[in-house]
Amino acid sequence: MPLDSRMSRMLHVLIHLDRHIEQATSEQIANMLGTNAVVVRRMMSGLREMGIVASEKGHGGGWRLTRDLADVSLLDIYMAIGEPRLFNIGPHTDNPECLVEQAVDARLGQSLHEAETLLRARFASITVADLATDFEQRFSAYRAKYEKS
Amino acid sequence: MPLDSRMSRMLHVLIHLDRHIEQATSEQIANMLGTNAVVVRRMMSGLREMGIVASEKGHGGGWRLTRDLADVSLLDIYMAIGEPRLFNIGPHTDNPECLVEQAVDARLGQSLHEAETLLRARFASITVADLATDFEQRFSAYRAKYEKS
DNA sequence: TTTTATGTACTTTTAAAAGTTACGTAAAAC
DNA sequence: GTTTTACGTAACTTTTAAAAGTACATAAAA
Repeated sequence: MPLDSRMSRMLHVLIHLDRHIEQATSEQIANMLGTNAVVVRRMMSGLREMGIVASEKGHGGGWRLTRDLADVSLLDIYMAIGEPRLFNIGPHTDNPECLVEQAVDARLGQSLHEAETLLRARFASITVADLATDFEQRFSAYRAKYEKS
Repeated sequence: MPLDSRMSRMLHVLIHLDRHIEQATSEQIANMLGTNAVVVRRMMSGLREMGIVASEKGHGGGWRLTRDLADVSLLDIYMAIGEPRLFNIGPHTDNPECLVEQAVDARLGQSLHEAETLLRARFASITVADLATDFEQRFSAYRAKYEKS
């Protein structure tokens, strides 16, 4: 699948909190994303632990940003969702007894590691603020096109 | 998951056909792998289409190698299983209407492409013969250790 | 003390992979 | 030529791991 749907959703929420609503409840965010409030809380808790957002209970509660999006990288988001495996193939950590796999892993492990290092570096170099700007431009372009017709 | 279990199974079969039995029926291979003959036929058909193995029907039929394992690369095996996605993240080809994803993809696409190119090159550089040799060494080492105790 | 929110353990759904059954085709044995 | 042994493949079922959803506890403000 996708750009990992959790990652994509988190980006939506962060951009939205930054540009449009300042603070929102899990319920509101869930409606926006077309999902469930518990799903939102679950995915946001990773961001909270990293100090990117804060949540408050009770009346007037909800989620808000606690850090400038220029200081949040895609790598942060990736870590917030629990650093899921980047690759579909690769060493089977729980099957070390298979000698064929051991032989393959020995040859491939280094390459996979290099590829992962490359990707993490790229993640780190992209801030959510960059993406928000990019998004806004696309959105303007889209509206301009839509309104013209 | 794993090194993709299909890939791992195929390697087992190829090494086995090369070193131990020359020819085997789907049923025999299935027993060896602890699976079902239909599953074996399904996965071997990819190799057959690439000219790496041939199958014969009727009495005395079964599967045999038609190419030297020194001429079969891991990339061939990867292609034989249908080139499953290498990455868990990445452009969602069927969701191009999402502007946030478009923004992320625009920034990440090149990096993912580079990482994929790197991995395919490594796959291409590893032959199944290399792996078979490596496997044999591990197997000897394992037996030596096991028989000593 | 009632209402509105989050927090989280537990259950359900769901989508992908694996496995199975059933039946067709081909080739060798008898 | 008919019986047996295999592969070929479509259709179906099972497994299983991730995601979503439910229920209820906790916390804070009205």
